Amino acid sequence: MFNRERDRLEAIIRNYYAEKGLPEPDAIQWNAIPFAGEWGISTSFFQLAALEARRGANAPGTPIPERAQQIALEIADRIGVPAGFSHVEAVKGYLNLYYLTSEFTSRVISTVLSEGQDFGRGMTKSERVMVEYAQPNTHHSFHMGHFRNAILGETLSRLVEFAGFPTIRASYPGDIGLGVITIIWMYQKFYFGQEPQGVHERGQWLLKLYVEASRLFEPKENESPQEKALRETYDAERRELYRKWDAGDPEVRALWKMTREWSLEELRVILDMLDIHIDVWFFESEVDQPAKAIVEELIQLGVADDERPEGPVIVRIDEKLGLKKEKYRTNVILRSDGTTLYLTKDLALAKEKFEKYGVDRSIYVIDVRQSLYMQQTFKILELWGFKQAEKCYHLGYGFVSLPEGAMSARRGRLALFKDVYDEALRRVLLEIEQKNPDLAAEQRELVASQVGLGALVYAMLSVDNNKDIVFDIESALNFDGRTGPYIQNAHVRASSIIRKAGGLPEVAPYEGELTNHEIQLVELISRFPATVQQAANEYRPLILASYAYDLADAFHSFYHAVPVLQAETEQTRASRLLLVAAARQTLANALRLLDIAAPDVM
RNA sequence: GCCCCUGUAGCUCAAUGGAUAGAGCAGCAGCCUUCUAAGCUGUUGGUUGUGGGUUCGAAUCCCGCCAGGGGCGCCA
Repeated sequence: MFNRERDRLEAIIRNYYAEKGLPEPDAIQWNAIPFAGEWGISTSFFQLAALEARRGANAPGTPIPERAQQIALEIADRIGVPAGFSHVEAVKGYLNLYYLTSEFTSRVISTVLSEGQDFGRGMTKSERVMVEYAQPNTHHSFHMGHFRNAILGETLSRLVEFAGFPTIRASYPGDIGLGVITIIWMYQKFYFGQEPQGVHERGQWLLKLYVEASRLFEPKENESPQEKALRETYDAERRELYRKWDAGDPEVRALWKMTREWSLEELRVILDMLDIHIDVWFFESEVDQPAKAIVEELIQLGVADDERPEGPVIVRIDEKLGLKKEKYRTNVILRSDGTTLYLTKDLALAKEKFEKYGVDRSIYVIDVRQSLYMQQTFKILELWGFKQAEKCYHLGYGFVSLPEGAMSARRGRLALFKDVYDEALRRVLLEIEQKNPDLAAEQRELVASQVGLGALVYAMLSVDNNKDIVFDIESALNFDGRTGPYIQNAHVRASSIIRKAGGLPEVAPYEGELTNHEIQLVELISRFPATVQQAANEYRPLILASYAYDLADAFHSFYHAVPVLQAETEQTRASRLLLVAAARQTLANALRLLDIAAPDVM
């Protein structure tokens, strides 16, 4: 936020380097002074000293830390105390410049309050980004693994968008495949005409059919010849159904469409609950035909080898790339019966994204287990001559399992999002009953939903992308400490103070000596814009999630230690009220990017 | 066999190659007639899996080893 001061300092430092004939580094690295309650910027001279020593210049034989300290001292002397700073010191090879806190605080607060919801937003950029996430299979129910994916994709989208990039949100449900066909077969054979009432009930019922069907297709131990024959008959029926679907049989397609819609309806309802609004819906079934055309092209180009009818169509990726060691291996892009695969469809989808939607960068938020497939897809695109292949990025994330082990629909070991959500709601309502019994009845449901979701969302975002999550409902629905509700509560407390104050005073210079709590709070607020950029650049919502917690932590400490409404003087009261308003705004902006609601009461 | 990820406090996790490795939970001791106690304050807890290397400086980068997880041609 304070680039002006920085630029001026850098000019002085560079002048000094030039004068002394010191090697000039590409960039001067500034960091925050890492001491609690101190606010300012810092840089060090170890690299410079090391560079100098390597060239054998100036003071030969001086240990690097000592030489760094010499330089720091000389520069401190040269700089003096620039405008806007209270004091400057050279310590252990570091140059520390401390802000005049009241002046900087005034600037931070007026910036936040005038920019409001846009505080922290990056300059608009021209590069258009598409984020693909929310790819659950239809005919299944939305579970906590899908939830992590949806939240990660959504927060990433919000971050990238807020950082200044035009952003398109894309969903890609897997609406066809043998699993889907299996459920339709089950429905047609044993449950034809049935239909449970209720959006979630219907979705979960299809999952039940899948579990039942899986049992029918699993060979039993000591299977009798009759049982085996029956199983094989069923399997033949199922394959025939898939063939019919592929051929466009109207009856099969109608059945498929109806059940598919049941799933999609539930998906839309859940995404709506999560405040996720997808711009573009792609379906696997829709890229099926274009994918086949690409396969033909790849065969013509000699990229793919057609081994039909004995085998499938494959791409020997390493060989085509001229690699000696196996890395991307070989993959099948068309079955011997001419039907497409998951990877094949992704080739067609990539083309559509870039050409139809004009995106410049394409991010895939997909489970890390599909890493190899993603790399293979990108490499085949490259071999095909698709230049934008290098603009495709797979954001992998660790999968969600349960304390009992991996989730498995067939074993009925599944944490369905709707069930977890209902439980969250129940627990938050109990909590409200206990902690805020005065909360108006008509507000309770809404607040409970916001807080429950806040807890669940934060549980997903407080772990880095590449780490697995063992989803334990007890710890996810803990509302104390490093959690969503803790951050929401800071926002609630800030709102409460402003409400009781009956409005905000005019923005004016900050009055009074700042306490350490105030300094720490305002320092964190000032860091928000840079934190947004970093999180967006690194595709890591965790960075913002950690920041939001730190900000809430600083606010809670401030809240406890520093009186606002009861401040000693009217001016101090006014200044602190504005600080509270700035903190509240920054908390709200951070929570919004994290897809967590910022309630005024809880 | 090859490739990828992970290993930090009892547990769950942080830490752009930089100053004293930090939080939460759990444990212990306090704080509600003061702006919401979903909170605050204090405190216990570490050979960063292990052995080398690079560097002025390594949890972080490189190599070996150990342990756990994942992925490797017609599932998605």
